[in-house]
Amino acid sequence: MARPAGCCDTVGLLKKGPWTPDEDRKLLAYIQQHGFGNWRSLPEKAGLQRCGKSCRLRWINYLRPDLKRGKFSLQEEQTIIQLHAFLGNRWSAIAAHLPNRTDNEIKNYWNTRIKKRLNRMGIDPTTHKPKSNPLIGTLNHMAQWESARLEAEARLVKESRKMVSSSNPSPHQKSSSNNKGSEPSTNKSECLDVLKAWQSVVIGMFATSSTTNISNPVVFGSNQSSSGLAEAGSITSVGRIVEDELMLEYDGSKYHVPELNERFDISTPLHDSMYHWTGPAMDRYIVEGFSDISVHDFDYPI
DNA sequence: AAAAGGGGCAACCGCGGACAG
DNA sequence: CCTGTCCGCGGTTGCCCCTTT
Repeated sequence: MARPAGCCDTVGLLKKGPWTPDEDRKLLAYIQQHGFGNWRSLPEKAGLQRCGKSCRLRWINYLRPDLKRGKFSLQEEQTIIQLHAFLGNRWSAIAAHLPNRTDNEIKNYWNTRIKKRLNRMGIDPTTHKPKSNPLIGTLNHMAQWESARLEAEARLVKESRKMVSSSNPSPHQKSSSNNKGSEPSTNKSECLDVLKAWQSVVIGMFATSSTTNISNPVVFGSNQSSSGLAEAGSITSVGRIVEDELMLEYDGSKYHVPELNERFDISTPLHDSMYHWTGPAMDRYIVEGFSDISVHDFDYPI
């Protein structure tokens, strides 16, 4: 189908290029007063000689009041690197894990800084594999599984941001028609905590085979005793269940990771690379509520 | 001090998905 | 099912500023 002339194709009528402070004021004032229901019609209503797309971009990447500007912290940088290892160039999914940062900002930061730095370190920024590091390959299955979790989590965050404060109980339905102008959720979900902890585990494992300095130690052990705790980075301890329950300790707090206990028999050491699927039947979903992510999308040894 | 080169970042472009009629 | 429209995403461009020569 031939694409109709978009709003940005009306050459000559609409302004392009950098935004002026006056334009910013107009857009900001309009959105603060009316929200942003329809980007296409917004410019006219706001008195702007811009296309809706340009307005949307300006709002999302620059004017949004919840944006955090300035330098990326070391923590944020680490998060970007590890998420990119799982998600690739899916900047919006990565941005969902970095509150108050835009996908554009992250993309720029990656392309202009991190990518170059990784190259200098002898790490392929696409595959994230050091020139010779067999360990990373053994983590592939875990990375795939975690990738699914991250993707689902990104979607969850995205959905939650879209949700209007209505009584509609279904967070997974298409929400584009009823979410305009809503503020992003500031509630930190429990699954985000677990995710955070789990991310640190993965980073910790990577750290054993590189010189990366990990600032957040992660320890494993049982929920009944701390005797079995071992620092992440000791590859033989990763995945070893001392009792019958796997716990993650992160920033002084312990987290249950039911997914791991339920889905995998990880009683064997990580370096054996044996993850046994003990989860539900193949037609069930890995992540409850995310019907498009299913077990058979992944290639775990059974 | 001036020119050249490079880096950083905002903005644009084109495509594809989703949805309504 | 087809068409038209809107939105969001990832890739790319181009400008501005800083550093180097």
